[in-house]
Amino acid sequence: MEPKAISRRERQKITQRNEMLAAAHELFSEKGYHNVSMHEIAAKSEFAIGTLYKFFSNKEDLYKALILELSDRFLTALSKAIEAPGDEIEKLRRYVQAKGEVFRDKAATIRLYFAETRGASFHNMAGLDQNIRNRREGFLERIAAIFESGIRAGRFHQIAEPYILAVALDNLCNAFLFLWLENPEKHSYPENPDAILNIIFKELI
Amino acid sequence: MEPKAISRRERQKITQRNEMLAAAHELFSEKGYHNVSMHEIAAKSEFAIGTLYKFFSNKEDLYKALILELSDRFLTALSKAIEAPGDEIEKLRRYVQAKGEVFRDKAATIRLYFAETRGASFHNMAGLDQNIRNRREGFLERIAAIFESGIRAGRFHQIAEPYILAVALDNLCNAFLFLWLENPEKHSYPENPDAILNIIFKELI
Amino acid sequence: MEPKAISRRERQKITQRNEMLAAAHELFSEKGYHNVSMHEIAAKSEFAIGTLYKFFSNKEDLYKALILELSDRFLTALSKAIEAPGDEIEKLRRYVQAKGEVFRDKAATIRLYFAETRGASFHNMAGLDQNIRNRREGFLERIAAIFESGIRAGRFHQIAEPYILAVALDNLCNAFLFLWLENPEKHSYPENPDAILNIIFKELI
Amino acid sequence: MEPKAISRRERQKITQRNEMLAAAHELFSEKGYHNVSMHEIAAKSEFAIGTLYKFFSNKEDLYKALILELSDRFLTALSKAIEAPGDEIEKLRRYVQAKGEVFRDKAATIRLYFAETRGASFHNMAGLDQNIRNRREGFLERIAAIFESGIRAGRFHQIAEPYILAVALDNLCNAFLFLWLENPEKHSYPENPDAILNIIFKELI
DNA sequence: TATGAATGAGCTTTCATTCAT
DNA sequence: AATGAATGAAAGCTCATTCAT
Repeated sequence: MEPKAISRRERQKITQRNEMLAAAHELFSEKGYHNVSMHEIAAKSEFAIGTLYKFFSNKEDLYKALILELSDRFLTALSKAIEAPGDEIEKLRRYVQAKGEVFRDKAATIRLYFAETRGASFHNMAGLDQNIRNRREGFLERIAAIFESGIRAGRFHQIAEPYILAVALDNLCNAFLFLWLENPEKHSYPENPDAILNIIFKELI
Repeated sequence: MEPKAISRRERQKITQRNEMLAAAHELFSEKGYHNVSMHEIAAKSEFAIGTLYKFFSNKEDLYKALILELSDRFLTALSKAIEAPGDEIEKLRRYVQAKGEVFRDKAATIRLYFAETRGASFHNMAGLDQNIRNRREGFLERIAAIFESGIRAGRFHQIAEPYILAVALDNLCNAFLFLWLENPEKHSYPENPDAILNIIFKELI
Repeated sequence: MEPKAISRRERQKITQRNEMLAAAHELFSEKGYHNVSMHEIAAKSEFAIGTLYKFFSNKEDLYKALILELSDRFLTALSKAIEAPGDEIEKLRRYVQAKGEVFRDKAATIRLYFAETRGASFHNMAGLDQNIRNRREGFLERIAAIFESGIRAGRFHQIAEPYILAVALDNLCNAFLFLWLENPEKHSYPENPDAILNIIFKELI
Repeated sequence: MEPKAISRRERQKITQRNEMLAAAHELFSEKGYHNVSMHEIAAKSEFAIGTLYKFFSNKEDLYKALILELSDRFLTALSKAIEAPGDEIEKLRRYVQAKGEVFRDKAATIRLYFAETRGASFHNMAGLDQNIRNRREGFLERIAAIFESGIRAGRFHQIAEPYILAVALDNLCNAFLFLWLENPEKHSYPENPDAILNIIFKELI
């Protein structure tokens, strides 16, 4: 009985925390860090302001927790895509596809997430910036490893350093995401991953 | 005599405005919109706070003016690069090169500028966003036109829509700028524009 | 059996109460009323916050209880000193000595206690002030009675009203305590009570 | 003309500052540091809260300024009393008298002032405590010098160290002030300074 | 009965903006 | 025309207290 009681409390805590993060997510996505007040988050999540501060020691802390959680969620999904078996091309193809799936229908989240990861955030929050950057770099190195393996296997020509190719591919995906974000009627993230891969893979000239 | 008197006044006004924008540029670049106060800008530009408000009706207005001016300056420089005579490849090569030159030694400005143009700014300033977006779109269409002309001339294979290619090239350049921004010791914007163009031009597989 | 059961409970209650008061004493002595939170007291005394409120209906109440207990303890010790047999001079001598002994090694407590009794506390707590004042007045009247008895017995000249003399002597003792408190290396509460008594007893001119 | 213009502004600034300090004085005297909010002070002094912060960088700063100003005012008045010509007894007599005059009708101020100077304040404000203590010590040394000069001149017997005598006399005065403060109907600060001096001067036994 | 999660009033402080001079 | 003193709404955060478990 006892462990269940504890577990119920812990489960409730996690639920509450998630409700707070969800409210924060919605508000930060819509208005950005500086245009959201702790009172708003409290109101939206239907907790008292003091309760918010029991879970997150300050506004910055709450924001960091949210961004890191988003980062975790996205990188985990993308990791799965490149970890599944297959040759290098299949892996890259799945990666491009996963990127589209992960963010589909999440316009607001893209804005929030990329503001921290690809934008030029001015939040200067101790740790967040470096942490996020390190995660991204680590992930890009895994993409680079796929290019490298493909080059070693003679499957790819070495038209650039593998890490550079990884950066290029990732940015290309982001570019398409932004294209869709800015004008959802006109542009969409390509259904067929090859549309993106071909820009790198196929010869232009 | 009279027109000269007016002209002197007007010239002085423009000088003053520029001093204000220069101070704002420096401060916003360093700390971001929300971490700079109007008083700081007034102090740095050595004007009274009231004078600041004579030139810009509020903080947002000042910020918008600054961003639009930066945008003007950069797009003008890039336009020159693609307007000079030469074939399509030469134009793109000059464009890639110009992008590097325009931002070289301007790390802080990149952060400020891309926060608005490529990042996911949350400033939600009426007009700014759309204005910047339209300018960028207009410019990208001119790059697209170069691709299209190259395709028509049989110089390029049509591996994708010209506008898509333009977006891809532009984002690739930005990706390299960010790479340098994040780690200036390790990465630099390529001296040779072909390093970037090849990613699109040369066949990978 | 029953009364014993009750008695055990009651004894436990008293022990718990004392533990709370001890924790409060330590914290209030160190940081003062306004810089100590009920949570701190709960944590230090290892009780839940709710349990604290079972014993003391609010922070003020807890503080009052503590101060009155300190007052009790000190006045009891001083009372013993003046109740022991002996002539008036012996009694005063023992009083001065007891005052030193009661507070020796209790710098923090002096600060806390005198903040309420001799300082100019601003806590404005209903009852506390008057209660403490009454106790002190009552005690001073007992000192005054010693002076009066000495005067009647012809042992003392009546250089002032007995109550005034009592106030003077008590304050002199306090002054020496503070001297020690402020600069323990330079000053100490006189080992020999006559050093204090002489200021009043011996003629200066 | 110019210096007058400046002087008017400066005069106004000083007036405003004084109004703020007066409001703060009244409120702090009545309720103590922690029971007065900056909004209250702003309201009472009829300034906007922001204006308050233009003059004092924070609440602590305002409080310190007030206490130091009171200290200045009181010590200046007392200094004058002991600086006027006369022998040692006359000086001490004037000092005792001045102490009564300085605080007459200022019950609330006594509370506030002595809370910081003679009480056991827990405010722990960087600098204030030590500053006040040093001032008091310096002043007591000047009183001590009077005693010493009297002893050297053979006018006083040396019944104790001069500094100890100074502390004793000062505390005696304070004791009478408090007596009056606590019970204005029953006690008053002695009209005749000798009533206080005699306690030290006249032999009791 | 003891617990501690939850509450929200109220605090200090900042800063965009106005307007009398 | 230029100034900068004055404003006050609104922010982040704390903590005494309550009450369902």
